[in-house]
Amino acid sequence: MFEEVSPQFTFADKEKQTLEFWRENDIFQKSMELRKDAVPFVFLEGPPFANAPPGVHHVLARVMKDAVCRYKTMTGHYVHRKAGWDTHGLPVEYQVEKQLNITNKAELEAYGVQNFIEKCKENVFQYEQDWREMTERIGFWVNLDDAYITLSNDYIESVWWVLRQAWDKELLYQGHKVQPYCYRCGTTLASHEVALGYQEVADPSIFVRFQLKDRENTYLLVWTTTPWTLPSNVAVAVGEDYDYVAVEDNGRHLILAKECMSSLFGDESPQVVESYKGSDLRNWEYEPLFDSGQHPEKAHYVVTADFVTTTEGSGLVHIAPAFGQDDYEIGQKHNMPLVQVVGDDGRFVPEVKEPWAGEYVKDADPQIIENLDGRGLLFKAAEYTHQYPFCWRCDNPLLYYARESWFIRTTAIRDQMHQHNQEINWYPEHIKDGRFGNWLENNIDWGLSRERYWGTPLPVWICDDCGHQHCVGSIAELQELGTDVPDDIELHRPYVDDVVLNCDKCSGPMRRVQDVIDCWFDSGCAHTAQWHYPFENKEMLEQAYPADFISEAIDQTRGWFYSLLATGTLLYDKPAYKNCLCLELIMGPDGQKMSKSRGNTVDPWTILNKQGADAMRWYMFTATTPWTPRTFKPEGIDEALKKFMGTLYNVYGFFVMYANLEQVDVLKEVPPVAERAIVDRWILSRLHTLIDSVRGDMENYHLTNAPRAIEEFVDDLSNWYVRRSRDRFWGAEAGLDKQAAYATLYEVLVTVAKLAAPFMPFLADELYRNLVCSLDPDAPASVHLAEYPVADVSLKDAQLETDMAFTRDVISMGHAARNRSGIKTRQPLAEFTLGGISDPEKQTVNRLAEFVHDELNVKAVVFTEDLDAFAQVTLKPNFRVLGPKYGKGVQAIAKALATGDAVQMKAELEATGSLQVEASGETYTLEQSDIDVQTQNREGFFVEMDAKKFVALSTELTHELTLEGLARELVNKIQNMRKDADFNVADRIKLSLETPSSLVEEAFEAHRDYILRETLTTTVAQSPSGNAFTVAQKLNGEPATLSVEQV
RNA sequence: GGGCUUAUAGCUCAGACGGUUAGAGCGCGCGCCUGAUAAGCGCGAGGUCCCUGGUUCGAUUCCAGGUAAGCCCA
Repeated sequence: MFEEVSPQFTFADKEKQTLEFWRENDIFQKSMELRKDAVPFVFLEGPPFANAPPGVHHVLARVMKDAVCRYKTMTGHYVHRKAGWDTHGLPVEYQVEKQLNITNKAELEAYGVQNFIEKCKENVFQYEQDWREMTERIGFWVNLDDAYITLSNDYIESVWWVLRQAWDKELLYQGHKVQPYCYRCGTTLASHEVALGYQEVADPSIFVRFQLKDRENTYLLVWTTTPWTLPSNVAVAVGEDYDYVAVEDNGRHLILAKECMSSLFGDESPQVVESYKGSDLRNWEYEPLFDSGQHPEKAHYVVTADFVTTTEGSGLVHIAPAFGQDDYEIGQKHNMPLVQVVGDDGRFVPEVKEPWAGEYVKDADPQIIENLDGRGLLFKAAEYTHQYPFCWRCDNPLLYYARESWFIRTTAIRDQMHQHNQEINWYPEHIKDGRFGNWLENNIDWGLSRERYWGTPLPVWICDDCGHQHCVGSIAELQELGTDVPDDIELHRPYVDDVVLNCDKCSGPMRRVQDVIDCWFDSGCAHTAQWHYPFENKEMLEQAYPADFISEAIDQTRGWFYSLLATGTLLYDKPAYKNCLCLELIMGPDGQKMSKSRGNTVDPWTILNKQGADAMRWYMFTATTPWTPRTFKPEGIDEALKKFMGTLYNVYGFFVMYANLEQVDVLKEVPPVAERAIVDRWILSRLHTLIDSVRGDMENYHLTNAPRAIEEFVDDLSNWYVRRSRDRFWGAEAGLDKQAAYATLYEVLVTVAKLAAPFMPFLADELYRNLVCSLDPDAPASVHLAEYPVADVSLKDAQLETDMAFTRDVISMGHAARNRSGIKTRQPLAEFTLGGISDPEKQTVNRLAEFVHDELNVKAVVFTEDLDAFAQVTLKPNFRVLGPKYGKGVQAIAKALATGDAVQMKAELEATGSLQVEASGETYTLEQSDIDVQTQNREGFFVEMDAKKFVALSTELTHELTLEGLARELVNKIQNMRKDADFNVADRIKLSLETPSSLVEEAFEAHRDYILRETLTTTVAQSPSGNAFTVAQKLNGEPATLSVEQV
């Protein structure tokens, strides 16, 4: 006996019971233990931050990972699933600062670095519980109790080891580069961080006159959008090959690029007084705009540079080496001074002898403009809208500063990274040579250091006395080189800051560089640091590198996908992962990017509590491919629930209900498939075809096609197999056919449960446990411990599948014709006419005629060749065949066929096997395969047709048919009354019928056995007893009063 | 400004190595079936397959250019 399937339930509640079952029986652990000696499939979890609650996009990523891991486990792999947490970095510091009301580094230092990082540690796990609950609830099997955590000493030690490897290969170096800098956070940002914060802003756009020396009344017209950098100006750059002109403007001569004239002066072209090439202007000196202090190096003259354009501005570019990469390089090249009049706090230094000393640079812009205007140097001021980077955490504009920092020389391993990228399977594929490949090609050295507090400390020590540098690669080495290093030293600031090493060159004191490192480097070492390699688990790394599978959102292209590849290439010269599934973003229900400020976020819990995890998962898998941006529609989840899960559950409920009622032992006397009914063989063929396609899709990480195919199959199962087999399950005589029906549906349901288990782990397990475990105590206790189905080729019958599809198509047209006729399906009809089909198709219909009869309630199927009688015939060329043969002639042939007498041509074609067509002066001989005979509806028949075939119903009713129709009407009414009266399905009843209609009377007598059998009537009473359920009915217009009563 | 991706019914999505009647589900209207149904079936309305040009006998499909959206980069 199976456990009864109650109709009263919610999937969400059931899932909680399944979770309880998994927990109590350690099913997750067992699923791994079971495969301990199997071929490993290495999954690497991208560590999330637990300092914010998880959102739906996290659910997406987690269910994708889960489905792959479950699938691989069921197909016989050992899938270790270590969770991970990302913990370091600016986001955490920023949250803690907000919490403590700290706005700058000075306040932070005053608060105390030690106190601060302790707060960071708390903050990092603020939402860990939420993450745990969500992870468990959605059924993501990952070992959270053995997670790698980037803040742990073990993890940091491994990261240090990685850095030491880079150091030994001379790939870790200190450099000086212009970098985006956030004055509030007090740190430079990596390029991928900068990318997060571009916004469109309006900045001043000003044109300034630079007075030339030695050329009276002549000025360079220089453009800039950052007036605050003008006090640091040291040069003006022009394009060597551009044409420049000096023009007359209000008594002054202005030099600008010829191409910029119209944009600056409009239609009123000023008079050109002289022309130059850019190279002519080289070395011309000009008066500095501001006194920037004394510098020994020569400055304030014109240079040439290839980055100058004339599409914007004036063709003359202001150069301030302290504030731009191009500018910095120009300065280096010409040995110009680095004029830096802005401090780390983003304000002008007090030494500036101008009113804007101490002002924040952007606030100083108007003052500077006013100053220039007052001195008659301002030519034009306007606003300029462009994309400008802001700090992704604190939203303040970034400033480009020349700063010292530490780099990984990734450009040295660019070719290897490129090569390893080629070895990775990307899903979707275009990422490889598209977005990711492009990014690798444009690779620049990785700016690693952050002038911050909460992160993996950069393990570089520098000697106070001789400047010798050393990178420490382990705790042991730290203890060896340092004095009084505690055994339990924590590898964080400020603890490691206190460690002083002895210089092995000069015995001087070595102190640590104060920086911490980019937290992307932390997570990028996950393949190694999760094992505390090489200090532990040496054999694990060998097994687990590279990972077979990772999956994260597309924004990780420049993040984790890159950092893993970079560190992996650096360490092992191998790709870090073999398969990478890139997920796209999730849009809110309004189609806009989900964000709190827009208020279109969806809380996963509202769905998990209401519709449940399976429905949410199923929706995630089937709605769209994971690499397409998706609009998250809660209605879509309802659809998954009702359409797919509901249907499957109903088939399952149907099976259990009748298997129990009829006390069928589905495991005994199972008939061989060859001896089962055709519909059994059909659904089994469909099933095994499905197994192959699902496996194929899963091997290719196509996590959308696989469940979509399952969905389609379940629809066929419910709406064709069960629908056509219903009476075989219920009431039929015990015997081979009944046994076959039960065995078939049982096999199908168990197999579907297994197939769907990776996607819908809860419901699949419930089905499996009730269907399998209740019969076989030795079976695996959960579907997730079972083997994934393998297709049995011998059960696949492609012809049968095609034939059934064709027959269903015919039947569907029959339904349409019935609809048109207005005669309800309960009324049997004599004949169903079918035309326009080939001989093999006729055989198909004959073979499957029982389906046509039953489904359409017709007594006979007849074929006709007489197309004309029912349909309008047209002949069309078979373009696919004729196109290559005749090329241009095809259109002429089409015209000839369309204008000729279709009936006559068709007759000729059938009689002789070919047809001569005159078209644009040529004669073409067409064969039957060259021509499509198409049909169109002719009004006035109850006919339905598609392009080729048609069906027609004869609607004439004989007396016998009328009686049979009435009998079925009676059964229908009685069944509905049973239902209305709340009888049980198996209750036997006493029936009474009172009618003035002799027709009803006759129908009842003629079909008495049938009516009694269908309605489980054991007694027919002359008149109803007092407590019978009585209804006055109309049966096809005939009055009758029916009463039913349980016996 | 550059790269990548996407554009098909009101919505969510399929699809065609280029072939002349482009599909499904949801939603809407009408009808039907049903003692497995959180159902199902049928019919109807609803398409410039984003636009322009090219290649071709034939383009929604291939190519080029554009437009719009998304992501990434500057």
